Amino acid sequence: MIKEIIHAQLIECLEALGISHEKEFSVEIPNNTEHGDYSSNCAMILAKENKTSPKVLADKIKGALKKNKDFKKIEIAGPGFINFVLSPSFFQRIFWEIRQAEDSYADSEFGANEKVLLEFVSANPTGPLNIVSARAAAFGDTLYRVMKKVGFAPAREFYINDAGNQVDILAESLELRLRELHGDNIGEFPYEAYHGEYVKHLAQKLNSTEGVRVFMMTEKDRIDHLKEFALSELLEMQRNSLERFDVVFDGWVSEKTLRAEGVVEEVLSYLTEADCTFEKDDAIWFASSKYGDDKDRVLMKSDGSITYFVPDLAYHLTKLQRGFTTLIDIFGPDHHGYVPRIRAAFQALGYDEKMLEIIFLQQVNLFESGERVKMSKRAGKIVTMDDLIDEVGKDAARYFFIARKASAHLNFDLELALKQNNENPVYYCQYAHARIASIIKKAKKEKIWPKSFKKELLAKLNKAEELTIIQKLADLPELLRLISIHREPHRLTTYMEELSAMIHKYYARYQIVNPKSKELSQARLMLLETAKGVMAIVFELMGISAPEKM
RNA sequence: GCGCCAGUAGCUCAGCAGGAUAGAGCAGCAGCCUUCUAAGCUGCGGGUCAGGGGUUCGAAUCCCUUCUGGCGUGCCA
Repeated sequence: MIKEIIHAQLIECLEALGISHEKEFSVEIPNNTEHGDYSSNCAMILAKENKTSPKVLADKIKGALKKNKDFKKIEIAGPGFINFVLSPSFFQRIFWEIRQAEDSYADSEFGANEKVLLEFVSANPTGPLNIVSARAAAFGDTLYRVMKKVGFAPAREFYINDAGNQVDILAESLELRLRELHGDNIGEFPYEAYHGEYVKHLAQKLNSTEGVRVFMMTEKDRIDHLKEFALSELLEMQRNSLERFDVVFDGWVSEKTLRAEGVVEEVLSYLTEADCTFEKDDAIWFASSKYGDDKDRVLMKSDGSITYFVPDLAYHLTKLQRGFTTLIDIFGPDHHGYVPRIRAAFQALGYDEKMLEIIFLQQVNLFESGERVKMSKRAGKIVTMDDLIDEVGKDAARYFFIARKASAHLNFDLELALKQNNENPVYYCQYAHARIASIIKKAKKEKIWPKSFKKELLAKLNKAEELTIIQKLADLPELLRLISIHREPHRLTTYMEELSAMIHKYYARYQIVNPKSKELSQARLMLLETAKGVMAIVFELMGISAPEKM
């Protein structure tokens, strides 16, 4: 918000001086504090179009802005930067605005209520959620929360792949385990089947409620029954894990239901009408290579069954039909070969493929004692999302997953992560919040806490540390806008760590509650209370608790 | 082979929407609790931003190229 104010003042000044400003220039917070609180490159950017040198231009601007009381000092430095040191009163004014906004601080209409559909996790319902899904859950949900905060109309959806091959295999695996329970010799458990312990648990559960009745059904009925049982159990399990992670979906869309509604036939007919399908080797193909894919793709296999692609495409079309104008899919890294065919289909059917945006979360590599752990759902070797929550807790897990940008591979050393306690940055941030809470408690006990904070106290906030904190607080609205545009929730953690560091330093350096100087104490309490509120806002966006004590 | 992603401090990673002297946490070393929580603070050491070229006032950031690693390249999902 401060950047915009300075930017606007620069524009106003340029116009008053009759300086052309076609090219975009920026106002930034410099890395080096010696370069002021804010800095603009406008003189360097605009020098060429005004046929003058950056220094001359900067000098003019400086002269014109000199009278402005918001700027304590204006300097020209380096190749033509204009550096601003802001006056405390300016920071104080901004701070008061932040304070007045309370919980709604950083809310905006930036997203203009655009309907955005975020699809994530969408794991096969054939086992417990693993840590890759956990990463997707944390990422997607945090992005959702930020987008909502800045005025988009986002929704979260989970697509359930409850039809097709994998589910058949699941049902077969369950049947084998059930036979095993009854003492049948099933021989070696098939390689393709699901080896996880949870399948045994499912068998036990089914056995205890239904016993041999299952085997009295016809083969077809039995498989259907097992399928349904396993799916509903596993889906419930996944839903529970996500809930423990504070991730709630607005919609769960079932592939099976979509198929039953006839969308498969619909999509096939659309594609046929668009004249981009053909028959070959007894299969029906989509000529996706005409639209930029490497090769053509099968829609209907030679055995008459449908590939994964068709209902998934149908699902994407329903998103559009429901009025979403931006579709964000958050995928694992092993799906990037899949994207060109979806884009191709969008083109073939005449939809704007720009509406479809795919974010790839890179893989999570598990290490144990320095060695890579290869995870496989089939082989039953997985570290589940629940394991993770049990061991490190929801807060640390969520923090850990959003702390890295999507495109970065995530190396996760189990032993290190499980040991992580006070070494984890999440505690550093939460501790800063808890410390403020503790100070406030003390102030109330010492009867220093006022009924309401008077605006006159603002003038006492003039220490460098205090102004830096205000500056950081003022940064949040812009940060959230950037996060929402670039889909980069990881920047929340950087922000939190920086703000927390400022709080800890301030705490270490100054005594906040001091009965001997009540007004100064109150001014500082006012600052910290507001900072605490802003921290709570950010924690909420991250889905992490803001503890009052630790 | 082709495609996608990555390569920044001993480790895990920010910075990539060109800006000034490249940052944080952890690990290492040295200090700070008879004042509000030491899960904290202060200081020190640590870098050929994978290599090479280019673009310009300016490149970790943009372009080209080489190398290295991961993933993908099914009538699986």
